[in-house]
Amino acid sequence: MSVTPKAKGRHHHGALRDALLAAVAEIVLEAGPEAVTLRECARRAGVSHSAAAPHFGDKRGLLTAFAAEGGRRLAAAMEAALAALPEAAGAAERLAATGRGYIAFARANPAHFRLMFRAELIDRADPAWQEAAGQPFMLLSEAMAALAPALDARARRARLALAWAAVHGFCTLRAEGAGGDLWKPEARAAEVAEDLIALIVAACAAPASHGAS
Amino acid sequence: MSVTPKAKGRHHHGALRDALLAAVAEIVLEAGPEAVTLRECARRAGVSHSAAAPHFGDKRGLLTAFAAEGGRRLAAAMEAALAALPEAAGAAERLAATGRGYIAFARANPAHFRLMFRAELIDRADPAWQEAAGQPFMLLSEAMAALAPALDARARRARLALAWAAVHGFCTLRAEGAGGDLWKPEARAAEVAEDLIALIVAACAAPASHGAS
DNA sequence: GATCGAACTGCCCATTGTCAAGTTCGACGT
DNA sequence: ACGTCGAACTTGACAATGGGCAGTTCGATC
Repeated sequence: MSVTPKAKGRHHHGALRDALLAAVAEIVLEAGPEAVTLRECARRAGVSHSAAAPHFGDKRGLLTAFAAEGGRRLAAAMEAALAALPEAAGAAERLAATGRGYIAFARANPAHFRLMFRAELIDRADPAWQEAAGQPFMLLSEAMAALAPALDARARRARLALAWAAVHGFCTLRAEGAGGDLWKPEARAAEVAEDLIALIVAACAAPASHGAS
Repeated sequence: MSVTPKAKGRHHHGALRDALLAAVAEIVLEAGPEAVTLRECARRAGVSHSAAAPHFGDKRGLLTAFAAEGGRRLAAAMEAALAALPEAAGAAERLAATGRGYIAFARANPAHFRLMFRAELIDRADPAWQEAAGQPFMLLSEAMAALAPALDARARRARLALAWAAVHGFCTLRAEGAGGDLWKPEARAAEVAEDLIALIVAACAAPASHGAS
């Protein structure tokens, strides 16, 4: 499935890297990120237990690569949502699009999403991960700057925090199964997501009002 | 350390339950929730490796009890923030207080906070956990209902989602070490938290504006 | 003094990560 | 076409760790 069209003999099956990453996703979905083991991944990929070493080094390397892939997909989802906008879309629409892309990514790649933010499992010194992990925030930051260019640093930080935290929190609660009946039927979840984004964008576009107690 | 001053003989040291829960908190802080093991907890509590069984049954029972304790503390923090308000506090102030309590809890009990939302580690069928986990949401829900009583069901869901997700996401990102420089110095984090809450309350108090694209 | 729960010791079994060889395959130079 | 080389993969083993289960011992309470 989705193996790059290369070899498929007993050895060198060519897509082991992708197969192992796919196995990680499976396991995360079934039993959570802490249940991922090198051996189980190898088992699901149909290879022997230490076949991952040439590709990822050790376990942390595998998880880090998986997280980096997640970062790339997240950025791609956000960019896709932006690209799907009409040319004339305003800054508010663009900020909303980043949020929709974020939510779409989390829904389409729950395993990546859940693993990406597990600090203990990832080697943050990995350059590939650092680059992948930095992109999404930059996209959000740019969209925000376009929407509210006149804000001072403090107000901008507050709005970045609101937009990011709200969307991220929504995805997290949903992925982790919390949230009770708030977004129980799937259709309702989409509705809530849309309204949530509208509220965020409206709040971010509003003029600064310090001390709005 | 921090054992309630009771017995200290070889057996029945009287506060084993609390000592084990404290050990869980320590381990979570040092190495993350997945590093918690029954044996290590027992080690830190100064008891033998299977001393936890009479109190918690198995590992899942220990983690579930820990999560339930977290739920209780979270509700207590929110209630404390509400109680600290002046009598004349309005609905907006009360909603803000629940958010402050939530954030204060996450900051004061990072270990509990990180473990509470790890679905795979917890036995959701446990009645004690169910009760403890339900309280915080009820407090938020009440505060929201008082602030915006005239909203229809959909608009109320959106605002609940915004308030909860934003505060929760903020705490999550902070606890997990994400967020780059947004809330790097501690003083700045408090500033961002305060502004964030102000934005949330303002957005929740605003009149419904469907389709605010 | 008997009883019951709490806690201890010892043990078994399963699992895992990692290393150290072998083995096979594809590629490359001649 | 053929030999060689290196990387991908395999098998096997090792040490560590962890969870859980007896059976036992201790201490308090009745």
